[in-house]
Amino acid sequence: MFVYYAHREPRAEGEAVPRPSSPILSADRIADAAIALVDAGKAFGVNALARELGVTPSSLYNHVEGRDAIVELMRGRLAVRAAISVPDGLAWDAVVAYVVRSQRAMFAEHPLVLPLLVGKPVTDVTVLGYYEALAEALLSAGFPDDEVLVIVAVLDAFALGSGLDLSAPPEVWQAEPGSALGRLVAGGEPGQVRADRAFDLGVDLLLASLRARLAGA
Amino acid sequence: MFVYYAHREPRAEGEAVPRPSSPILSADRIADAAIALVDAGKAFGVNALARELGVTPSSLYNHVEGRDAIVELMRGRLAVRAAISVPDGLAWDAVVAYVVRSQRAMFAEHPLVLPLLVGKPVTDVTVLGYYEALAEALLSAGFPDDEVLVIVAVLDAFALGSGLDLSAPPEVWQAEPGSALGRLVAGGEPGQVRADRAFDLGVDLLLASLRARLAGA
DNA sequence: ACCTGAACACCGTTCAAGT
DNA sequence: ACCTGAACACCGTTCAAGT
Repeated sequence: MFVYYAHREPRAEGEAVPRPSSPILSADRIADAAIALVDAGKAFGVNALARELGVTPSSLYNHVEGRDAIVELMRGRLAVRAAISVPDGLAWDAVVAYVVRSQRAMFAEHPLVLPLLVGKPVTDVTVLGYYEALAEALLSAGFPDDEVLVIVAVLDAFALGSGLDLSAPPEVWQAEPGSALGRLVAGGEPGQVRADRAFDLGVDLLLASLRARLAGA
Repeated sequence: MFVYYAHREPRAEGEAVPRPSSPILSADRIADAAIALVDAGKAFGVNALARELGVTPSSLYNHVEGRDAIVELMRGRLAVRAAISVPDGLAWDAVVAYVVRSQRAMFAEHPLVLPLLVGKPVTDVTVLGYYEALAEALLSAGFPDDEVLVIVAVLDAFALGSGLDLSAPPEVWQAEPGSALGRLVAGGEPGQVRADRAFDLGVDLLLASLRARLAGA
Protein backbone atom coordinates (compact mmCIF):
# COMPACT_ATOMS: atom_id res chain seq x y z
CA MET A 1 0.00 0.00 0.00
CA PHE A 2 2.64 2.49 1.05
CA VAL A 3 5.50 3.30 -1.27
CA TYR A 4 8.55 5.09 -0.02
CA TYR A 5 11.64 6.42 -1.74
CA ALA A 6 14.55 4.08 -2.34
CA HIS A 7 18.04 5.02 -1.17
CA ARG A 8 19.64 7.80 -3.15
CA GLU A 9 22.15 6.81 -5.77
CA PRO A 10 25.60 8.35 -5.27
CA ARG A 11 25.60 11.60 -7.20
CA ALA A 12 27.48 11.61 -10.53
CA GLU A 13 30.44 13.93 -11.11
CA GLY A 14 29.23 17.38 -12.10
CA GLU A 15 25.58 16.57 -11.55
CA ALA A 16 23.50 19.51 -10.39
CA VAL A 17 23.56 19.59 -6.60
CA PRO A 18 20.38 20.68 -4.84
CA ARG A 19 20.33 22.09 -1.33
CA PRO A 20 21.16 20.99 1.16
CA SER A 21 24.23 19.79 -0.74
CA SER A 22 23.85 16.34 0.71
CA PRO A 23 20.41 15.27 1.93
CA ILE A 24 19.92 15.15 5.66
CA LEU A 25 17.30 12.44 5.63
CA SER A 26 16.66 9.04 4.12
CA ALA A 27 14.11 6.33 4.84
CA ASP A 28 16.71 4.26 6.69
CA ARG A 29 17.96 7.20 8.71
CA ILE A 30 14.40 8.01 9.72
CA ALA A 31 13.71 4.41 10.72
CA ASP A 32 16.92 4.17 12.72
CA ALA A 33 16.18 7.40 14.54
CA ALA A 34 12.66 6.19 15.27
CA ILE A 35 14.01 2.98 16.78
CA ALA A 36 16.49 4.96 18.85
CA LEU A 37 13.73 7.29 20.01
CA VAL A 38 11.53 4.45 21.20
CA ASP A 39 14.48 2.54 22.70
CA ALA A 40 15.20 5.65 24.76
CA GLY A 41 11.78 5.27 26.32
CA LYS A 42 10.24 8.31 24.64
CA ALA A 43 6.82 8.16 23.02
CA PHE A 44 6.87 7.57 19.29
CA GLY A 45 5.54 10.40 17.16
CA VAL A 46 6.29 12.19 13.93
CA ASN A 47 6.96 15.49 15.69
CA ALA A 48 9.22 14.01 18.36
CA LEU A 49 11.07 12.12 15.66
CA ALA A 50 11.60 15.25 13.56
CA ARG A 51 12.87 17.07 16.64
CA GLU A 52 15.36 14.25 17.26
CA LEU A 53 16.55 14.50 13.65
CA GLY A 54 16.94 18.26 13.89
CA VAL A 55 14.42 18.77 11.16
CA THR A 56 10.89 20.01 10.55
CA PRO A 57 8.06 17.41 10.70
CA SER A 58 7.03 18.12 7.16
CA SER A 59 10.52 17.24 5.93
CA LEU A 60 9.91 13.60 6.74
CA TYR A 61 7.14 13.45 4.16
CA ASN A 62 9.71 13.73 1.39
CA HIS A 63 10.97 10.27 2.32
CA VAL A 64 8.14 8.48 4.04
CA GLU A 65 4.37 8.23 3.65
CA GLY A 66 3.49 9.17 7.20
CA ARG A 67 3.38 7.71 10.67
CA ASP A 68 2.23 4.17 9.83
CA ALA A 69 4.79 3.83 7.07
CA ILE A 70 7.53 4.78 9.53
CA VAL A 71 6.40 2.00 11.86
CA GLU A 72 6.55 -0.53 9.03
CA LEU A 73 10.02 0.76 8.16
CA MET A 74 11.07 0.16 11.75
CA ARG A 75 10.01 -3.49 11.49
CA GLY A 76 12.05 -3.87 8.36
CA ARG A 77 15.12 -2.22 9.84
CA LEU A 78 15.01 -4.45 12.91
CA ALA A 79 14.85 -7.51 10.69
CA VAL A 80 17.65 -6.36 8.40
CA ARG A 81 19.87 -5.41 11.32
CA ALA A 82 19.25 -8.76 13.02
CA ALA A 83 20.31 -10.41 9.76
CA ILE A 84 19.37 -13.93 10.76
CA SER A 85 21.04 -16.47 8.50
CA VAL A 86 20.53 -20.08 9.42
CA PRO A 87 23.75 -22.11 9.35
CA ASP A 88 23.84 -25.00 6.86
CA GLY A 89 23.52 -28.62 7.85
CA LEU A 90 21.38 -28.21 10.94
CA ALA A 91 18.71 -30.75 11.83
CA TRP A 92 15.14 -29.47 11.54
CA ASP A 93 14.72 -28.95 15.27
CA ALA A 94 17.98 -27.06 15.47
CA VAL A 95 16.79 -24.79 12.67
CA VAL A 96 13.52 -24.14 14.49
CA ALA A 97 15.32 -23.38 17.74
CA TYR A 98 17.80 -21.13 15.93
CA VAL A 99 15.18 -19.06 14.14
CA VAL A 100 12.87 -18.69 17.11
CA ARG A 101 15.74 -17.73 19.40
CA SER A 102 17.02 -15.21 16.88
CA GLN A 103 13.61 -13.64 16.58
CA ARG A 104 13.27 -13.35 20.30
CA ALA A 105 16.79 -11.88 20.58
CA MET A 106 15.79 -9.25 18.05
CA PHE A 107 12.76 -8.36 20.15
CA ALA A 108 14.82 -8.40 23.33
CA GLU A 109 17.15 -5.70 22.01
CA HIS A 110 14.26 -3.36 21.27
CA PRO A 111 11.46 -4.37 23.61
CA LEU A 112 9.66 -1.04 23.48
CA VAL A 113 9.38 -1.12 19.70
CA LEU A 114 7.39 -4.35 19.70
CA PRO A 115 4.06 -2.94 20.96
CA LEU A 116 4.06 -0.58 17.98
CA LEU A 117 4.21 -3.49 15.56
CA VAL A 118 1.50 -5.80 16.83
CA GLY A 119 -1.74 -6.14 14.96
CA LYS A 120 -0.37 -4.98 11.64
CA PRO A 121 0.19 -7.08 8.53
CA VAL A 122 3.70 -8.33 7.86
CA THR A 123 4.92 -7.42 4.39
CA ASP A 124 8.62 -7.04 5.05
CA VAL A 125 10.51 -9.52 2.92
CA THR A 126 13.24 -10.14 5.49
CA VAL A 127 10.72 -11.01 8.17
CA LEU A 128 8.88 -13.31 5.78
CA GLY A 129 12.22 -15.03 5.17
CA TYR A 130 12.24 -16.19 8.77
CA TYR A 131 8.85 -17.81 8.40
CA GLU A 132 10.00 -19.38 5.16
CA ALA A 133 13.00 -20.92 6.94
CA LEU A 134 10.71 -22.37 9.60
CA ALA A 135 8.30 -23.77 7.03
CA GLU A 136 11.07 -25.43 5.04
CA ALA A 137 12.61 -27.00 8.15
CA LEU A 138 9.28 -28.46 9.21
CA LEU A 139 8.55 -29.77 5.74
CA SER A 140 11.96 -31.46 5.61
CA ALA A 141 11.25 -33.02 8.98
CA GLY A 142 8.26 -34.78 7.48
CA PHE A 143 5.36 -32.84 8.95
CA PRO A 144 2.35 -32.94 6.61
CA ASP A 145 1.59 -29.90 4.49
CA ASP A 146 -1.55 -28.93 6.38
CA GLU A 147 0.23 -29.00 9.73
CA VAL A 148 3.32 -27.00 8.86
CA LEU A 149 1.63 -23.62 8.75
CA VAL A 150 -0.18 -24.34 12.00
CA ILE A 151 3.08 -25.19 13.72
CA VAL A 152 4.68 -22.03 12.34
CA ALA A 153 1.77 -20.10 13.82
CA VAL A 154 2.32 -21.76 17.21
CA LEU A 155 6.00 -20.87 17.20
CA ASP A 156 5.28 -17.34 16.04
CA ALA A 157 2.67 -16.78 18.72
CA PHE A 158 5.04 -17.97 21.39
CA ALA A 159 7.96 -15.86 20.14
CA LEU A 160 5.76 -12.77 19.94
CA GLY A 161 4.22 -13.31 23.35
CA SER A 162 7.65 -13.88 24.86
CA GLY A 163 8.96 -10.72 23.26
CA LEU A 164 6.08 -8.71 24.69
CA ASP A 165 6.99 -10.04 28.11
CA LEU A 166 10.09 -7.90 27.77
CA SER A 167 8.27 -4.71 26.88
CA ALA A 168 6.17 -4.94 30.02
CA PRO A 169 7.52 -3.34 33.20
CA PRO A 170 9.96 -5.43 35.32
CA GLU A 171 7.14 -6.72 37.49
CA VAL A 172 4.16 -7.40 35.26
CA TRP A 173 2.11 -9.05 37.93
CA GLN A 174 1.28 -6.75 40.81
CA ALA A 175 0.12 -9.67 42.93
CA GLU A 176 -1.27 -9.41 46.43
CA PRO A 177 1.02 -10.52 49.29
CA GLY A 178 -1.38 -13.17 50.58
CA SER A 179 -1.72 -15.10 47.32
CA ALA A 180 0.32 -18.02 46.06
CA LEU A 181 1.28 -15.83 43.13
CA GLY A 182 2.45 -13.10 45.48
CA ARG A 183 4.61 -15.51 47.47
CA LEU A 184 6.23 -16.86 44.31
CA VAL A 185 6.85 -13.42 42.83
CA ALA A 186 8.40 -12.20 46.08
CA GLY A 187 10.59 -15.27 46.51
CA GLY A 188 11.52 -15.78 42.89
CA GLU A 189 13.84 -14.22 40.38
CA PRO A 190 13.26 -10.75 38.95
CA GLY A 191 10.85 -10.48 36.03
CA GLN A 192 13.51 -10.10 33.35
CA VAL A 193 15.39 -13.25 34.35
CA ARG A 194 12.15 -15.17 34.62
CA ALA A 195 11.15 -14.00 31.14
CA ASP A 196 14.39 -15.38 29.73
CA ARG A 197 13.98 -18.72 31.51
CA ALA A 198 10.34 -18.88 30.39
CA PHE A 199 11.35 -18.43 26.78
CA ASP A 200 13.98 -21.18 26.97
CA LEU A 201 11.58 -23.52 28.72
CA GLY A 202 8.81 -22.83 26.22
CA VAL A 203 11.04 -23.63 23.27
CA ASP A 204 12.15 -26.85 24.95
CA LEU A 205 8.59 -27.90 25.74
CA LEU A 206 7.33 -27.19 22.24
CA LEU A 207 10.24 -28.91 20.49
CA ALA A 208 10.03 -31.97 22.74
CA SER A 209 6.38 -32.43 21.86
CA LEU A 210 6.99 -31.85 18.18
CA ARG A 211 9.68 -34.53 18.16
CA ALA A 212 7.37 -36.95 19.93
CA ARG A 213 4.60 -36.14 17.49
CA LEU A 214 6.84 -36.89 14.55
CA ALA A 215 8.00 -40.19 16.05
CA GLY A 216 4.45 -41.22 16.90
CA ALA A 217 3.08 -40.69 13.39
CA MET B 1 -1.24 5.33 40.16
CA PHE B 2 -4.60 6.29 38.70
CA VAL B 3 -7.65 6.50 40.93
CA TYR B 4 -11.08 6.63 39.44
CA TYR B 5 -14.51 7.12 40.98
CA ALA B 6 -16.37 4.09 42.30
CA HIS B 7 -19.90 3.33 41.17
CA ARG B 8 -22.51 5.70 42.54
CA GLU B 9 -24.49 4.56 45.51
CA PRO B 10 -28.26 4.53 44.92
CA ARG B 11 -29.53 7.94 46.00
CA ALA B 12 -31.32 8.12 49.38
CA GLU B 13 -34.97 9.23 49.60
CA GLY B 14 -35.23 13.03 49.58
CA GLU B 15 -31.54 13.54 48.92
CA ALA B 16 -30.72 16.62 46.87
CA VAL B 17 -30.68 15.65 43.19
CA PRO B 18 -28.09 17.35 41.00
CA ARG B 19 -28.47 17.72 37.24
CA PRO B 20 -28.74 15.80 35.11
CA SER B 21 -31.26 14.03 37.36
CA SER B 22 -29.55 10.71 36.79
CA PRO B 23 -25.88 10.74 35.70
CA ILE B 24 -25.22 9.87 32.10
CA LEU B 25 -21.79 8.43 32.67
CA SER B 26 -20.00 5.98 34.94
CA ALA B 27 -16.61 4.32 34.79
CA ASP B 28 -18.17 1.06 33.63
CA ARG B 29 -20.31 2.73 31.02
CA ILE B 30 -17.25 4.52 29.68
CA ALA B 31 -15.23 1.31 29.55
CA ASP B 32 -18.03 -0.58 27.83
CA ALA B 33 -18.46 2.14 25.24
CA ALA B 34 -14.70 2.16 24.67
CA ILE B 35 -14.69 -1.59 24.06
CA ALA B 36 -17.64 -1.24 21.69
CA LEU B 37 -15.87 1.59 19.87
CA VAL B 38 -12.72 -0.45 19.29
CA ASP B 39 -14.69 -3.61 18.46
CA ALA B 40 -16.40 -1.61 15.73
CA GLY B 41 -13.01 -1.07 14.16
CA LYS B 42 -12.80 2.63 14.96
CA ALA B 43 -9.65 4.16 16.39
CA PHE B 44 -9.64 4.51 20.15
CA GLY B 45 -9.53 8.07 21.46
CA VAL B 46 -11.05 10.21 24.17
CA ASN B 47 -12.80 12.48 21.70
CA ALA B 48 -14.23 9.68 19.58
CA LEU B 49 -15.39 7.95 22.75
CA ALA B 50 -17.12 11.09 24.04
CA ARG B 51 -18.82 11.49 20.67
CA GLU B 52 -20.07 7.90 20.89
CA LEU B 53 -21.43 8.57 24.36
CA GLY B 54 -23.17 11.75 23.23
CA VAL B 55 -21.14 13.81 25.62
CA THR B 56 -18.35 16.37 25.74
CA PRO B 57 -14.77 15.02 26.10
CA SER B 58 -14.23 16.92 29.31
CA SER B 59 -17.22 15.15 30.88
CA LEU B 60 -15.28 11.91 30.97
CA TYR B 61 -12.77 13.43 33.36
CA ASN B 62 -15.40 13.41 36.10
CA HIS B 63 -15.25 9.61 36.13
CA VAL B 64 -11.90 8.63 34.76
CA GLU B 65 -8.32 9.90 34.99
CA GLY B 66 -7.67 10.17 31.29
CA ARG B 67 -6.86 8.05 28.30
CA ASP B 68 -4.52 5.52 29.92
CA ALA B 69 -6.91 4.94 32.80
CA ILE B 70 -9.68 4.17 30.33
CA VAL B 71 -7.50 1.54 28.69
CA GLU B 72 -6.84 -0.09 32.06
CA LEU B 73 -10.58 0.01 32.76
CA MET B 74 -11.17 -1.80 29.48
CA ARG B 75 -8.85 -4.60 30.58
CA GLY B 76 -10.76 -4.93 33.82
CA ARG B 77 -14.15 -4.94 32.12
CA LEU B 78 -13.08 -7.64 29.70
CA ALA B 79 -11.92 -9.79 32.59
CA VAL B 80 -15.06 -9.22 34.65
CA ARG B 81 -17.32 -9.89 31.71
CA ALA B 82 -15.46 -13.09 30.85
CA ALA B 83 -16.02 -14.15 34.48
CA ILE B 84 -13.80 -17.18 34.35
CA SER B 85 -14.52 -19.48 37.25
CA VAL B 86 -12.69 -22.77 37.26
CA PRO B 87 -14.97 -25.76 37.97
CA ASP B 88 -14.11 -27.74 41.11
CA GLY B 89 -12.46 -31.11 41.05
CA LEU B 90 -10.49 -30.75 37.86
CA ALA B 91 -7.03 -32.28 37.50
CA TRP B 92 -4.18 -29.77 37.28
CA ASP B 93 -3.79 -30.08 33.53
CA ALA B 94 -7.51 -29.62 33.01
CA VAL B 95 -7.35 -26.44 35.09
CA VAL B 96 -4.47 -25.13 33.02
CA ALA B 97 -6.28 -25.91 29.78
CA TYR B 98 -9.46 -24.33 31.08
CA VAL B 99 -7.87 -21.09 32.16
CA VAL B 100 -5.71 -20.67 29.08
CA ARG B 101 -8.63 -21.43 26.78
CA SER B 102 -10.86 -18.99 28.63
CA GLN B 103 -8.25 -16.26 28.35
CA ARG B 104 -7.88 -16.83 24.67
CA ALA B 105 -11.67 -16.87 24.20
CA MET B 106 -11.82 -13.51 25.93
CA PHE B 107 -9.22 -12.13 23.54
CA ALA B 108 -10.97 -13.71 20.57
CA GLU B 109 -14.18 -11.82 21.28
CA HIS B 110 -12.39 -8.48 21.28
CA PRO B 111 -9.30 -8.93 19.14
CA LEU B 112 -8.86 -5.26 18.35
CA VAL B 113 -8.74 -4.29 22.01
CA LEU B 114 -5.71 -6.45 22.71
CA PRO B 115 -3.07 -4.29 20.98
CA LEU B 116 -4.08 -1.44 23.28
CA LEU B 117 -3.27 -3.50 26.35
CA VAL B 118 0.16 -4.90 25.57
CA GLY B 119 3.21 -3.57 27.30
CA LYS B 120 1.35 -2.17 30.28
CA PRO B 121 1.45 -3.50 33.84
CA VAL B 122 -1.39 -5.71 34.97
CA THR B 123 -3.00 -4.47 38.17
CA ASP B 124 -6.55 -5.64 37.62
CA VAL B 125 -7.50 -8.03 40.40
CA THR B 126 -9.71 -10.22 38.20
CA VAL B 127 -6.93 -10.74 35.70
CA LEU B 128 -4.49 -11.54 38.50
CA GLY B 129 -6.98 -14.15 39.69
CA TYR B 130 -6.42 -16.10 36.49
CA TYR B 131 -2.69 -16.22 37.08
CA GLU B 132 -3.34 -17.24 40.66
CA ALA B 133 -5.49 -20.15 39.48
CA LEU B 134 -2.72 -21.29 37.16
CA ALA B 135 -0.08 -21.04 39.88
CA GLU B 136 -2.16 -23.03 42.34
CA ALA B 137 -2.89 -25.77 39.83
CA LEU B 138 0.80 -26.14 38.99
CA LEU B 139 1.80 -26.19 42.65
CA SER B 140 -0.78 -28.89 43.37
CA ALA B 141 0.58 -30.89 40.45
CA GLY B 142 3.94 -31.01 42.20
CA PHE B 143 6.01 -28.60 40.14
CA PRO B 144 8.75 -27.02 42.28
CA ASP B 145 8.26 -23.47 43.52
CA ASP B 146 10.90 -21.93 41.33
CA GLU B 147 9.43 -23.49 38.18
CA VAL B 148 5.79 -22.58 38.66
CA LEU B 149 6.14 -18.91 37.83
CA VAL B 150 8.24 -19.72 34.80
CA ILE B 151 5.60 -22.10 33.51
CA VAL B 152 2.90 -19.50 34.13
CA ALA B 153 4.97 -17.07 32.07
CA VAL B 154 5.22 -19.62 29.25
CA LEU B 155 1.47 -20.15 29.20
CA ASP B 156 0.81 -16.44 29.40
CA ALA B 157 3.17 -15.65 26.54
CA PHE B 158 1.52 -18.25 24.38
CA ALA B 159 -2.02 -17.11 25.20
CA LEU B 160 -1.11 -13.49 24.52
CA GLY B 161 0.69 -14.26 21.28
CA SER B 162 -2.23 -16.40 20.12
CA GLY B 163 -4.66 -13.63 20.93
CA LEU B 164 -2.65 -11.15 18.92
CA ASP B 165 -2.86 -13.51 15.98
CA LEU B 166 -6.53 -12.64 15.91
CA SER B 167 -6.04 -8.89 15.91
CA ALA B 168 -3.83 -9.12 12.84
CA PRO B 169 -5.51 -8.97 9.43
CA PRO B 170 -6.91 -12.25 8.00
CA GLU B 171 -3.73 -12.93 6.09
CA VAL B 172 -0.79 -11.92 8.26
CA TRP B 173 1.82 -13.33 6.00
CA GLN B 174 1.91 -11.68 2.60
CA ALA B 175 4.15 -14.41 1.25
CA GLU B 176 5.53 -14.57 -2.27
CA PRO B 177 3.93 -17.11 -4.66
CA GLY B 178 7.21 -18.95 -5.35
CA SER B 179 8.03 -19.73 -1.72
CA ALA B 180 7.13 -22.77 0.34
CA LEU B 181 5.30 -20.41 2.67
CA GLY B 182 3.33 -18.98 -0.25
CA ARG B 183 2.30 -22.44 -1.47
CA LEU B 184 1.12 -23.44 2.00
CA VAL B 185 -0.77 -20.19 2.58
CA ALA B 186 -2.50 -20.48 -0.79
CA GLY B 187 -3.42 -24.13 -0.32
CA GLY B 188 -4.28 -24.01 3.36
CA GLU B 189 -7.12 -22.82 5.51
CA PRO B 190 -7.92 -19.14 5.99
CA GLY B 191 -5.92 -17.29 8.64
CA GLN B 192 -8.65 -17.25 11.25
CA VAL B 193 -9.21 -21.00 11.16
CA ARG B 194 -5.49 -21.61 11.24
CA ALA B 195 -5.15 -19.35 14.25
CA ASP B 196 -7.72 -21.41 16.12
CA ARG B 197 -6.05 -24.69 15.21
CA ALA B 198 -2.66 -23.26 16.16
CA PHE B 199 -3.93 -22.30 19.58
CA ASP B 200 -5.37 -25.76 20.21
CA LEU B 201 -2.21 -27.44 19.00
CA GLY B 202 0.01 -25.19 21.12
CA VAL B 203 -1.94 -25.98 24.28
CA ASP B 204 -1.71 -29.69 23.52
CA LEU B 205 2.01 -29.55 22.85
CA LEU B 206 2.77 -27.58 25.99
CA LEU B 207 0.60 -29.73 28.25
CA ALA B 208 2.00 -32.97 26.84
CA SER B 209 5.54 -31.85 27.62
CA LEU B 210 4.58 -30.62 31.06
CA ARG B 211 3.03 -33.99 31.89
CA ALA B 212 6.15 -35.77 30.67
CA ARG B 213 8.33 -33.43 32.67
CA LEU B 214 6.39 -34.18 35.82
CA ALA B 215 6.56 -37.92 35.24
CA GLY B 216 10.28 -37.79 34.54
CA ALA B 217 11.19 -35.96 37.75
C1' DA C 1 15.39 17.32 -4.92
C1' DC C 2 14.87 18.42 -0.35
C1' DC C 3 13.79 21.36 3.44
C1' DT C 4 11.06 25.23 5.72
C1' DG C 5 7.03 27.58 7.53
C1' DA C 6 2.34 28.47 7.62
C1' DA C 7 -1.97 26.36 7.88
C1' DC C 8 -5.52 22.81 9.07
C1' DA C 9 -8.24 19.51 11.50
C1' DC C 10 -7.81 16.93 15.40
C1' DC C 11 -5.93 15.17 19.86
C1' DG C 12 -5.82 14.86 25.26
C1' DT C 13 -6.34 17.70 29.27
C1' DT C 14 -7.56 21.68 32.44
C1' DC C 15 -10.60 24.71 34.42
C1' DA C 16 -14.10 28.16 35.30
C1' DA C 17 -19.00 28.41 34.81
C1' DG C 18 -23.67 26.56 34.83
C1' DT C 19 -27.33 23.77 37.05
C1' DA D 1 -22.29 16.11 41.60
C1' DC D 2 -22.00 16.18 36.89
C1' DC D 3 -21.86 18.27 32.43
C1' DT D 4 -20.63 22.19 29.16
C1' DG D 5 -17.67 25.33 26.63
C1' DA D 6 -13.62 27.80 26.08
C1' DA D 7 -8.82 27.43 26.14
C1' DC D 8 -4.18 25.25 25.73
C1' DA D 9 -0.35 22.67 24.02
C1' DC D 10 0.38 19.22 20.92
C1' DC D 11 -0.47 15.85 17.12
C1' DG D 12 -0.22 14.19 11.97
C1' DT D 13 -0.57 15.94 7.37
C1' DT D 14 -0.76 19.16 3.26
C1' DC D 15 1.07 22.50 0.45
C1' DA D 16 3.09 26.67 -1.39
C1' DA D 17 7.52 28.82 -1.21
C1' DG D 18 12.55 28.88 -1.01
C1' DT D 19 17.07 27.18 -2.62
